[in-house]
Amino acid sequence: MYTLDQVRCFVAVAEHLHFGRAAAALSMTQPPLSRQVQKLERFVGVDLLERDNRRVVLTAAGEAFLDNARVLLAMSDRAPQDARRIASGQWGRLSVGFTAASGFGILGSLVTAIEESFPGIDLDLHEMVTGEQLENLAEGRIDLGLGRLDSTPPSVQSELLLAERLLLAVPKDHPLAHLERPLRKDDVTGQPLIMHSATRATYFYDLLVRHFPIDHHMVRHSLSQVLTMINLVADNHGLAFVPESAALVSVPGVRYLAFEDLSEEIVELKALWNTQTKNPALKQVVSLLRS
Amino acid sequence: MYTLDQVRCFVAVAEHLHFGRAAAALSMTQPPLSRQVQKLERFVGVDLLERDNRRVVLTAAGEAFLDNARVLLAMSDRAPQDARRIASGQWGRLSVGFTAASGFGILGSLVTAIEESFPGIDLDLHEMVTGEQLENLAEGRIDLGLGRLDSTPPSVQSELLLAERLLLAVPKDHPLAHLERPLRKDDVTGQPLIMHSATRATYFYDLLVRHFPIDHHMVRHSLSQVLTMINLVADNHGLAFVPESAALVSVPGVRYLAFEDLSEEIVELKALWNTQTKNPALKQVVSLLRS
DNA sequence: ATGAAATGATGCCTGAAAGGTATCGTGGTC
DNA sequence: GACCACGATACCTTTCAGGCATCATTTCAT
Repeated sequence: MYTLDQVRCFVAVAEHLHFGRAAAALSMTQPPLSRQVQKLERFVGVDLLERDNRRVVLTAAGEAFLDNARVLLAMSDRAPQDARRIASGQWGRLSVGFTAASGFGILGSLVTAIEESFPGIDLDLHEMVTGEQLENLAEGRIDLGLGRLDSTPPSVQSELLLAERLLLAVPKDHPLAHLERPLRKDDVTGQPLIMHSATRATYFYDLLVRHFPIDHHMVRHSLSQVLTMINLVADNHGLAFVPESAALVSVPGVRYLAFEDLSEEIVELKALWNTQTKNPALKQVVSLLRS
Repeated sequence: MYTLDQVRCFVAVAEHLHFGRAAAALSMTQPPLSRQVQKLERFVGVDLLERDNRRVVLTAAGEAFLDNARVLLAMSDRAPQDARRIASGQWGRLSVGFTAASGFGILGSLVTAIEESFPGIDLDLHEMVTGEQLENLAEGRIDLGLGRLDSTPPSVQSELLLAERLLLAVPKDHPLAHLERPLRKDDVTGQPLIMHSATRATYFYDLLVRHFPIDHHMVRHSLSQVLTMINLVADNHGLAFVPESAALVSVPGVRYLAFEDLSEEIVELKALWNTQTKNPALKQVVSLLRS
């Protein structure tokens, strides 16, 4: 078998058509260069160069070999570079799971930030609820999640990305949309609600029952997708609690109201990732998120 | 710098995910295999494999390197093979110069024969008169000529490909087309002729003046392309001498007549090549032509 | 819990091969 | 005809690849 060094020797000679100068270009002396080329030719079984004592020319086989040799050397340069870039996280693929709600606000700017900082990282975006994100993180199908949850399992690390207020989406003809005074928590008492699912949107469900006196009789629908909820509000099926960023979606017939007595930014969006993930791109992205 | 052997070692380990079995597959023992992989990793500057004492897995960088490594190895196999094939003449490019007249008959079957016998040889076909073929052979712009000439220069070797009769092309309304008896050489005496050029179609010109009593007053046109001559015959501008193979071209209004007293196959078509040409494909094609 | 097995890494030795210096052989040049 | 240019060869030294023996660590069975 032959070596890449032999190929480099041959290419140098083929380019200079002169052993002495090629040797100088390779920072070596002429005799070992001659031998390396001979050895390569012996392996190939064919003369690649025709040496006259006066001049060196490529044979037809040599021309063909030179073409392949150049590609070979280019690739032999590229392979370690690619590996280094991927190991450093400059290159790679990052699978991101995000909730539909996070898609309204932060997802776009996050994607932009990642693409600007790490143009070598390809993003795979998958919309899924937080519970699915945790499953997929555990099984390594996604590297990063953007979701809402209070406490993370031990295998998952998180970083608070965004905290926002909770708003109430009301149909524009609803009496609450025309109050003379600021809205208060207990105004929703007895109103028909389009609630978050207790199983599929646990975070919102828990958050709401913690802050509001919600009675099961008030719940008209139980959903997990914020956008669907807003559409139902527009069709006058009830009121819905939505994070502030969802208010960016203007749907005709829907108004978003803040609570006077709940101005804290209590709805959190976290970045989630598996502590054991080896994906080097994740490290880069996480350090970006932290800044 | 790293070697192809190191790459082979890495690929084997990456495929087996087991140093011992990979070593066996490479017909070597495990310790040097470990060291080769270590050396490769040291050059790349990045861990390609993650070795636990229990199992071996690829890192993200290792996966990327593996992809490139496979291409690298495939190319390292291919380069010498290509060179060998080209040196043996199985592969290559052959520039062929041919006269328009040879194109009527033998060129098609020749091209077919070459393509069947040597599917790796690409043919470049260039139409040119014999004189141009000799020039281009001398300067290496074509490797093979198909032309008509009596004596070859010393640097050119030739092989007789085809000998054929000389026919007379006549307009179908011409008296000679309706003779009760076979045509004889002296029937053309005094007829208007469309002659071959004395300078650009020397071979035909010399051949004709050797066999026929041709007077300059009879010459109406002086050309080098047989097809043009036949078209002029069709338009009743005179008679033309053409090789038998040109009769394969049926032009309305033209009939081809043989001479009773000139039945020898005196029009020759030769393959011509430069004795110094190094193109290995030529050797193969010449040996094909000889059989 | 403890010993056996599995597996990759290390230490050491030998032989092959790479690179260097000096020199040869052969054409072309003045 | 002496000289020069240039690739090939001879010989030496050093580097490195491969093999054997062994170590260290982890898992599994008893």
